[in-house]
Amino acid sequence: MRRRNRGGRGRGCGRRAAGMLESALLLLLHRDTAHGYTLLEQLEEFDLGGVDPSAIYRGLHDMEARGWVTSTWDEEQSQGPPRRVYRITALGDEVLAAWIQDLDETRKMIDRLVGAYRVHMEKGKGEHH
Amino acid sequence: MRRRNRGGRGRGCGRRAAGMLESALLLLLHRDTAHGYTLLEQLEEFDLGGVDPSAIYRGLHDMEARGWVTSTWDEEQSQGPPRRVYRITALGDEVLAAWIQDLDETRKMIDRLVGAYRVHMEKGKGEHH
DNA sequence: GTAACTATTGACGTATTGCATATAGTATGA
DNA sequence: TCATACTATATGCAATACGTCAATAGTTAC
Repeated sequence: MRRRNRGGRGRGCGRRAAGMLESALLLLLHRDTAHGYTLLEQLEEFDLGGVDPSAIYRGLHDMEARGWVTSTWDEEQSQGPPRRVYRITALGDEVLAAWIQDLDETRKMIDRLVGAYRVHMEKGKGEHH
Repeated sequence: MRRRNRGGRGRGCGRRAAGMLESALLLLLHRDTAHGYTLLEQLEEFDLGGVDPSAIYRGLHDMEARGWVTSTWDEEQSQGPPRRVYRITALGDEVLAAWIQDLDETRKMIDRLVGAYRVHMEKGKGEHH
């Protein structure tokens, strides 16, 4: 685990779409309870393996404050300091569904924009000025 | 022109995807030169009609500082104060292409996330705890 | 002149990151 | 036993990309 920084575009620039990270975290937690560190690795599935650990821990912490997830310290510890186990709540389920719907709308908007670009480039072949 | 704020989801929450607004502005300017106020209306095409005018003007201003567009004051004025005419630069063309590619990748990521959600919900029917 | 519309700009705030760094437990080999 | 590496969580600061509100100012119609 020492990669991160996909494009290296600057600071607050790893941004993809609103709610991507939290949606992914909620989805993974909907599948099963997990620790932050585990989630960090599972995020690879959604090409989010490059995000900074601090973003995950902060995201989980914030989501707990909002009541979307709950956490307890893990009883049996593995090789390292104690870990938090996160579990999604019923509210979290609802929020996840809403985020997914929102992301779907975002996808449609991107489709339209990218589509319009392709059509425009196809027609004018880049000629404009 | 007095609509804006489509979903009213809170404060800094109208966020969709990184670069959506600037990409849309660059695309519109790639098609033709335009004033900020005109762009404000043309953005409706991409469901971005709800964004605040200040966001558009700020975006244009920032893009000019980065050399993606240039502006001059319009000679003949219409009904209102003098207007800036924005024109995309060669650098802006390149940046637009890069943004579009980036948005396309974001779209793929959303697809994977939403797809995984649907598959998961279909399989487990919501049962998890 | 006053209201409505056109057009741009500024100040302030918020959300979501990246980056660096701090902390601490655990395991391994020199 | 000491250094090193890996596991695991957390905090502070900076930067980006907006949202929100309000100010300014010209032009047209009543």
